[in-house]
Amino acid sequence: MIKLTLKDGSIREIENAMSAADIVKGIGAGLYKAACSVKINGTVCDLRTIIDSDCEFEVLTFDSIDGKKTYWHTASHILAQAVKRLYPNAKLAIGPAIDNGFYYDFDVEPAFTSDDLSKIEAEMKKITKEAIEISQFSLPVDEAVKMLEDMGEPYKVELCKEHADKGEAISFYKQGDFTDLCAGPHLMNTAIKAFKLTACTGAYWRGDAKSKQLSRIYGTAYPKASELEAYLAMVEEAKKRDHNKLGRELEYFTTVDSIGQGLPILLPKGARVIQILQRFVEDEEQRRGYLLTKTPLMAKSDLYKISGHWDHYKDGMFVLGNEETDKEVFALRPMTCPFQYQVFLNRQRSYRDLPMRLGETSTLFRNEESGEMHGLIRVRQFTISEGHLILRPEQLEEEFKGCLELANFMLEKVGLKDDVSYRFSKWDPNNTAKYEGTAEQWDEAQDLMGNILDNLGLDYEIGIDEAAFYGPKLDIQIKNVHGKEDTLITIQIDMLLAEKFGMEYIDTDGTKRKPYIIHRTSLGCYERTLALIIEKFAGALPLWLAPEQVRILPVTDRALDYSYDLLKKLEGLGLRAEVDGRNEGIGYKIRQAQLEKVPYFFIIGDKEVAENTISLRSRKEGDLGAMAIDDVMAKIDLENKTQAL
RNA sequence: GCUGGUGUAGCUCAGUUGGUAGAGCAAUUGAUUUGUAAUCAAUAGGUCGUGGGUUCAAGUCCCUCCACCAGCUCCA
Repeated sequence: MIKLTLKDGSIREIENAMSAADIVKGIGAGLYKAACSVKINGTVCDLRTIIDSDCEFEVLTFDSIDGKKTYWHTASHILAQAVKRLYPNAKLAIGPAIDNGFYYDFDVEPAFTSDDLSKIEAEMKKITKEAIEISQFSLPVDEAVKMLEDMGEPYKVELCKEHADKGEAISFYKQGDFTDLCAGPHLMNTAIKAFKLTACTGAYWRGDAKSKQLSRIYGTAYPKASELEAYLAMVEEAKKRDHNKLGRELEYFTTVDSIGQGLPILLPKGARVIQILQRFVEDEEQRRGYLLTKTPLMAKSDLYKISGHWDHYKDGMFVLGNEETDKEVFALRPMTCPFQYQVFLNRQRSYRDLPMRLGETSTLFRNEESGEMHGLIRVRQFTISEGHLILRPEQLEEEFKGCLELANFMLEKVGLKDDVSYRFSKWDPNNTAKYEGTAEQWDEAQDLMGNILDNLGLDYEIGIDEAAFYGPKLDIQIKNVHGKEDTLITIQIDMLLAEKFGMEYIDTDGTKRKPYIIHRTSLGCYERTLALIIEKFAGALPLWLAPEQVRILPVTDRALDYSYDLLKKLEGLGLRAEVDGRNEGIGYKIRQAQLEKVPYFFIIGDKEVAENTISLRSRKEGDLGAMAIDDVMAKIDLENKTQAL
């Protein structure tokens, strides 16, 4: 008797070893139809898996993440099969399931264009209609390599050889005329119901820019056509929130060809929001014991040679002058660290000076590659809420927690807290050329950070080879409307630069000691944060952040004076307001204010003037009716102050 | 930087097989003084991203560069 513990805790018993597929069939025909794969003792497996001992047994349908991935993985094989049928010379690289579908990379000349996609889709359609049975088999490494060589798949041979060390048999999946090196799991056949190829782009083999660039096709698939349509509609809907579109339409920023890539112009509305955020950050940091600094935007190459930027970051810097011919060469700063350290170095420091928390609203310049720029999210000049904490070693943990607490406080305030994830970014011991310092120093810093994160019980992912060149990072990640992830906030531990700059303090016993340093930002860089706030709220920023908080709309000229009196009252409360005194119909003015996403409008006609009231309208709730002036002012003032506190 | 795509009025877009540019909204002017998402009319606005080439003739075909979009790499 074999005992299966199902997800609901119930036990199911089977006489003999049998396939997961047969077990699922036994549970129910409907469930079998919906099943994509199974989870056995926590591991996602194929429905083909033979169950021969007691285990925890969970059926994965498309409703689960792992079920979706199985479905999409099979869809990627169907894509590859269609491509091999239409373009026999195309070489296969890899084709995994991803968060929202799947892709497959091919080495093919010329690269696929969008025109090819419809042809490939048509071929895929045939394959799904055929509902070809999928089977799995394994071969010893040498036989597998031989077969892949005979198939003319050099990328697969390379992948296969890597598995040789593990001494395991190599797994393949076969569907009709198509066989692929693959660990699975897969569906039982190719009957994918609804799918669409969404894009074709370039992607480097093994993610290495020095390797050959392959042609990648992205797609997605669903068991029902209606689900696919809903997904595609959702993607279209998300694009409407795109800050790069909305931010330009709502006049937060613009770009100008003659100024250059990655150098956006912040228009009055965008500049205002950033000013609000900056003041908020600077005030909050002051409350938390930060000292404000203002350091130069450029320095001689000498400084960067000490810090290591010259060796590790020069390609990313704007260098002014020529090292060969000029006596002095300057560079715009890509980071604040070596500048702000000079504040500490200004005089001899005692343990009494620590922790020294330095904050700066810091403008940085990074010469990003031309294809990397994106709206306000990735630019060449940006202003960051920068800061460095110089610490006695025993202060590290508490101060690190303080930095994280501050970052989370900021995210909560601007409404992005629920959208972030945490990543512990470590160095790669196999890629030491990229980093400063010794393995011992890295292990020490990473152990310290790892312990702090674990003590906090923080739920984080680990990113190998994602560290800064001088130390490990806790990155707070966020996704934009396209699902692309960027770092919003980072907190880093650095023990290397302190040494390079000879930073020391006199300890209680009179000896010199090396401080620990935390690099951190409280709200990231303002351009990027603004972009994500715009996307989060689809341009309808919360009252305290709205560049224009109230618009006063006189119905006729007779209400103009009264309107300007109200404007003064609002300004007296520190609120940002405007009067739309144009000779236009009230409907037109309301429509415009609504489209510009102003939080509140006052509609002021003869009635309000006569009765000393305000007809209040909110962008969210519409007409709120006439109210006493003081009540309206108090309501808006309270909402503004509550949000900004 | 690489792969694919895009570039026509301030914005959103038309523009047939190459035959010297068009609409709506916005803008300006005039009229209208209007009650909760678009008042009416008139006017003006474009070396069709840039530079070159092919052609009797280029928005349309070819090349260069620039910018924008998605992805890769990179990154706050």
